[in-house]
Amino acid sequence: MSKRPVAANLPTSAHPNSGFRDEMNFAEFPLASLSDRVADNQKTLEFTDTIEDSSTGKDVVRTLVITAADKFGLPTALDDELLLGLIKLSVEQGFTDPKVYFSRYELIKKLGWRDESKSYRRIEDGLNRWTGVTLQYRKSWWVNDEKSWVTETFHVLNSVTVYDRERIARRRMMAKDAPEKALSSFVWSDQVFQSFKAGYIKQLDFDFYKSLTSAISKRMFRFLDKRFYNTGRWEFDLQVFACEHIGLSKNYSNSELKRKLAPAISELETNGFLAPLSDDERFVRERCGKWRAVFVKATKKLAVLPRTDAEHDPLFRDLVGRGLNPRSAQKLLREHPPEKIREKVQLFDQLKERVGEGTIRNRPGWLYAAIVKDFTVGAVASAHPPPVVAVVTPLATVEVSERERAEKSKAEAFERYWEALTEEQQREFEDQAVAGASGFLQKQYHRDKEARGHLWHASRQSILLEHFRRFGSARTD
DNA sequence: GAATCTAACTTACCCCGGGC
DNA sequence: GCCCGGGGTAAGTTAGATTC
Repeated sequence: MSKRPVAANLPTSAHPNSGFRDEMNFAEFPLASLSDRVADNQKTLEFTDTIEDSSTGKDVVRTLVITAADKFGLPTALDDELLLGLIKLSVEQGFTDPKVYFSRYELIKKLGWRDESKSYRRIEDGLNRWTGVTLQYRKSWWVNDEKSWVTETFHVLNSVTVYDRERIARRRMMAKDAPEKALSSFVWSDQVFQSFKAGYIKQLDFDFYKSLTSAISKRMFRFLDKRFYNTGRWEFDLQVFACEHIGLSKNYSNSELKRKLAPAISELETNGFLAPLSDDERFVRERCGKWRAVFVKATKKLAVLPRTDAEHDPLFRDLVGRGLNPRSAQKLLREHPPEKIREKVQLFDQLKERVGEGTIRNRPGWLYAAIVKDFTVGAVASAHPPPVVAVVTPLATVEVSERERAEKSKAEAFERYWEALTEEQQREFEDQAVAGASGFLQKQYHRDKEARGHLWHASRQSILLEHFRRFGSARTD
């Protein structure tokens, strides 16, 4: 009898948290209740918003209705996370087949859940729920092949087979030459699998996702991470954002929504995903009972590193004392020998003494690069200091999607256009852009102009880019 | 009437363990 | 490696009271 572990039959990836993807329709509207539980008598969830169809200029009302099977009920936040694990299993199989084989143990490891009975039951319950749940997307399911919002009704999973220990052993005995027959399996519905195949998926930083503590932070991260593809600044009606896109209870008043969102926002700010804004900037009262929520993407999301004892290391203090981000310092300590770090710190201090602080514009960045790129004494002695790099060097290889490239290309085109203008032309362009912006953006632009904080820069960038998209290229011709 | 605050309720999470 | 069990704790929802 084969004693080969079940998980050994599964393909593995180099890093347990690499290869996580999010289906973008699933990121746009919640598929599950944020709560750990859903009332027994609640059988449906409904999420609605209104967007402008760029091709017609008309408003489109998008609705998602989630209907639960009586026996298994509505999905919860944990079922949503399970879905990410199922997508990862499919990614590893290269989306070759809607039927995916897996062991619950392997899935538990991928999801970072504890290896305990509840996790096994949770997976089985979740799979049953996704089989029983019906999703009705009314003008809210994006078909990437057709590039349009369509109406579709479907289940997430068509079928599920979960084997317990006893059945796994029995099936191993029966099918010695086909180990996959002892594995559990599930089958994606046609619509979901087609969406995967059409590439309507995005990379998900699962380490970052898992580092978030609350279901609200996680949901906000998935939704905003998708939305930040287009622009680094978004404003929403508070109730639409919190209730229709994040999934908070619609019974909450505005103040309760703000209170519930506050810890999640704070967590996303602390972890470097959202730019910090004051309460007045974050939540803007339009009129009585009507609030808007503003979110600005932080310039760099901090990589999630495991907690270490690095903080007690004198070298850690040396690096942080010279301006390095604590996380970057931790990473350097993990990845480079102490002698090398000590040497570069000395090099850094010598350079400072010899040529002064003004020579290097970004000193922490220089120190980071000196360690990573192994700058030598010669580099310091030469008249030309080594190249200056950003403080936060990219810590992981990031796959750049087609959409990201397009957005980057637009932004670069704008930068080129802007640089070619005289100061007077820039002022004229900016005045016209502000005049043509929405009332809300105009208000924020003028209100925050003096302070020139994060929000003002983000608002200004949005205004200029939008104006450039509409008229800028015509002006350049 | 809107905004704020408190507490009870339910269930997933966390931490510990064991069996095969 | 894989699957399973129990007890305490934490988090989201809800209802109701209070303040402005």
